Amino acid sequence: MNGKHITKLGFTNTSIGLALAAAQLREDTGLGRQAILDELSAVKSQPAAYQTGEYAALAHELLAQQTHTAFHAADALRPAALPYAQFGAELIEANARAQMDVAMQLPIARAGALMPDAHVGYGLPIGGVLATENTVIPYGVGVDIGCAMHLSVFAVPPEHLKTAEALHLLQKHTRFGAGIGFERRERLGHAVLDEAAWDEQPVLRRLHDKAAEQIGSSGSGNHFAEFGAFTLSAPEAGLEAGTYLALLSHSGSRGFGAQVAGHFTKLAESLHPALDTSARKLAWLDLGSEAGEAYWQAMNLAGRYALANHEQLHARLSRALGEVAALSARNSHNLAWKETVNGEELIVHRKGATPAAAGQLGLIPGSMADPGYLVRGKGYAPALGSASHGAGRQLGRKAAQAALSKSVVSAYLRDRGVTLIGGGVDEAPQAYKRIEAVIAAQSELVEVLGEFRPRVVRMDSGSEDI
DNA sequence: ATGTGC
Repeated sequence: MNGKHITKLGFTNTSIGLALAAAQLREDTGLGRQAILDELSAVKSQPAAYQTGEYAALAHELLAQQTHTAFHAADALRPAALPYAQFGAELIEANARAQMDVAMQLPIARAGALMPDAHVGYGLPIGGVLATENTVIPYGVGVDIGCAMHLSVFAVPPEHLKTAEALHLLQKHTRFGAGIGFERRERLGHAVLDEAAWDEQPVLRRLHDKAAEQIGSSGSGNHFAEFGAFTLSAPEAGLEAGTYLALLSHSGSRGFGAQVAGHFTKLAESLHPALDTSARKLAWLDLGSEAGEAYWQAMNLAGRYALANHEQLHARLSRALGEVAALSARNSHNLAWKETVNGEELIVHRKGATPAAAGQLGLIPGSMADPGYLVRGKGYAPALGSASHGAGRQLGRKAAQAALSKSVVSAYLRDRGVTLIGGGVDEAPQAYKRIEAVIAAQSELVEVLGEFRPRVVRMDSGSEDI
C-alpha cells in the first residue's frame, strides 16, 4: 500500500496521509490490500458512516472538505454583475458604482438600483438599493439601522418663532452626540421600550437600558434637528398652500442599532468564510435560519425605535411651542422590507434610500444650509420604488476637513441666514452634492410637494464647532 | 453611524 493507491481513489491533500495511516491500522489487523482499498472507497463515498473506528480521522477530514466545498459553491460570486439602473449617473463616483457592481454579483442578488446621492459605504454603497431572495445583508441595511427623517409643519408663519427662542428650544429639548442620552429625570417612556422582543434575544436584552437612556436623542455625523420655513406648493392633507414654520429631524437607532448591526454582521461573516474578500462586508443571513430571523426581529425593533426617537423629539418641541403639527411626514431610509418586485417577493434593502412607492410621502434633506424636500413617490420600477435619501457626499469627512475651513462654512451659512449650534467642517454644505441637481436627477422617481429651508440648526459638535 | 477595535 502506498500513496499511489490512495491518490488513484481520488484522495487529495490532507486526506492522503490520513487514508494511508488508516490503511496501515487495517493492515495491522491482517486485512488484505484490495479489501482495504474497497473500505477506503466506501469511506470516501459515505464518510458520515465512518465517524468512529480506524477511519474516524479520515472521515472527519472528508466531511470538513465537503462542507467547505459546499460553502464555496453557495457563496461564489456571479461572473458578471446583474444589470441595474443608475439615476444621475454623472453625479455618482466610479468607486460607488464598483461597490454596487460587487453587490450585483452576489448569488443572492436579484435586482438593484443606484440613487443619485450614492457614495461609498461599508458593503453596499450609501444610496444603494438591493433586492435579494429570502436573505438579508446586515451591511445592506447599514450601521445606523432604521435611520429616518421626520417633518412637522405647524399652521403658523415661520416668523412666529424668533431665532433666539428656536436656539433655546433646541438646546433644551434635544441631545446630540455619540454616547449621549437623556438625564434620568428627563426621560420619557415609549411603547417600543415595552415590546416583548427585548426579552427574546440576549443581544436585545443587553441593549434595553442603553435604548431607554438614549430614546429621544439624536446622534452625531449628519444627524440634525432644525427649525425652518416650509413652503407647500399645493394643498396637501388639509393644509393650504403657503409658507409655514416647520421642524425637520434626522436621526437613527443610536447605540442600540449600531450594536445590533455589529453583532449580526460579524455573525453573517462567520457563516460565509468562503465569500470573496471584495464582498466580505456583504455577508448575508438566510431568513429561514435562526440567525436570519433574529436579525429580522432586531432590525425591525431598531427601525421602530428610531421612529420613536423622532416622535419624542417632535413631541417635546411641539409641546414647548404650544403647537400641534398640521402636517407631518416621516420615513426610514436605512432598512430592509419584504416587497414584491416584478411579481416575486424579495427582500429590498435600502441603505440611504427613501421608499418611494406610488403615493408614498418621503423627505429628502439637502445639508445644514440647503433646502430639503417633501416628495411623493411614483413607484418607479427600475428604481425599485426608491429615491435618494439626501444630497449625498461629494467630499469624504477627511477630504472635507482638508479642503474647507470654518470661515467658508460660516460665510455659506451667513449668506443663507442659517444659525447653527454645533456642526463640524466635515458636515459643511460644500461637502455635499448640490441638492437641486440630485432632485432633478430623480424626476421619474418622485414628485416634489414642498420645500423646507433651514433657519436654526442643531447638530453634534463633531471634532470642532463652526 | 457608534463612545471602540483583525
